[in-house]
Amino acid sequence: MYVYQVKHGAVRSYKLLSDGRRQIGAFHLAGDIFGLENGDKHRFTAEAVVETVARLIKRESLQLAAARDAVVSHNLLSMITRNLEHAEDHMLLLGRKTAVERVAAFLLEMDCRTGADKMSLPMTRLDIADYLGLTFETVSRALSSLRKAGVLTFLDHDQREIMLNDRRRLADFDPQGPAQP
Amino acid sequence: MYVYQVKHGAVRSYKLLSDGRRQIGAFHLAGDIFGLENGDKHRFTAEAVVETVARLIKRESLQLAAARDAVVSHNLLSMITRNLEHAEDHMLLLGRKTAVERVAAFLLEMDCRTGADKMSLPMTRLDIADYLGLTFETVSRALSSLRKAGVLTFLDHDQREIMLNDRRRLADFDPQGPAQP
DNA sequence: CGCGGCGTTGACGATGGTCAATTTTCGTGG
DNA sequence: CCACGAAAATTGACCATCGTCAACGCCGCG
Repeated sequence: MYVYQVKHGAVRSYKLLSDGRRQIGAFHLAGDIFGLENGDKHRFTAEAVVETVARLIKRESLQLAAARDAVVSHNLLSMITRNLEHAEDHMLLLGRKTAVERVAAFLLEMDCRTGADKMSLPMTRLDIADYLGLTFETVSRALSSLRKAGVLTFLDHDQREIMLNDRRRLADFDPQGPAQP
Repeated sequence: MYVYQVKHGAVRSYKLLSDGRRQIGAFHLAGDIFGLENGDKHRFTAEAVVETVARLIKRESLQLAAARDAVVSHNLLSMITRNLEHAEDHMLLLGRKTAVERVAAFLLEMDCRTGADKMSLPMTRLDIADYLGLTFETVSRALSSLRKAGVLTFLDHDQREIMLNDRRRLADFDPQGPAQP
């Protein structure tokens, strides 16, 4: 019914299997718009990960605007396309990357989206695990091994604040796709 | 530059990692339109899996038509949305399902898309594996175990022609997502 | 014929999952 | 403010699923 824009905080959207296994499709951070992806039926469940403020937009009014204004309609299309791109990249990660590669890719993604070297990850290890198709123990171990390798540091007393020491070396852990042939 | 519609045959579109690991994002069968997903740069490589005939559409002319005709533009949006839905479901499969569950889900998807009980899979075991995030050996073993369980039968020595004996029982191997809470 | 591609199957091993113990953090209420 | 309990995170030991490596069969094609 609505489309949302995160003002601040973080939101996860996910799917469940009947026995409770969860796959988080995306995290939505400050500025992100979500809820867009739906046709009519909602296909994802969205929950706040931390205290979050979001702006509400009536889907209906958006569709009206899109119907009349080609620019709005174009922006809508390009936002959905971005979602699709993200999903495509994430399929590659889920289908073909190892645990450390996934965690490295995740850190690079978050780093890229938040801007600063010092990141504060709003989500728990379990959330990260369900995003990456791993268990939280494996995520924890991967982070520890990256810390031991010296590419990142946990900042005082809060293992959610992470400092990237060497982005280049971190990127070496994540084999990005080459130019497609 | 172009958008394609498969007349008959089958196409795979995939991404690669630098060391050659491959993730197939989708198979395009007769009737399917693909190449749509792109912004400007192509993000997937597409190859025919078997002898294939496809229709070409100039992207430019499609965009022109979409800009002037709201119906075309709407159809375009809903096709991309379908792609996105598929990618979302596939993330759940890749992140959270076991080998047999993946293969069962794949068979159900193909069955659903081709219509008949008797399916002929145009792609090799390796293609299936790269679609499901597995190895071809694991795919082969999963198929064998489903055959031993009696839910399917190989119809030819080629093992590409498959007969589904019991769709219900096959579906039991694939834990679909419940109504999202 | 023999060779190469595809598929199946077995033996073995590694990556990541499971289970459990421990520590730190944090929220709540005395 | 401190104490307590719950939640989050780390770490270790063990194990299962799936990947790796290898052998083999079956066809099609030169």
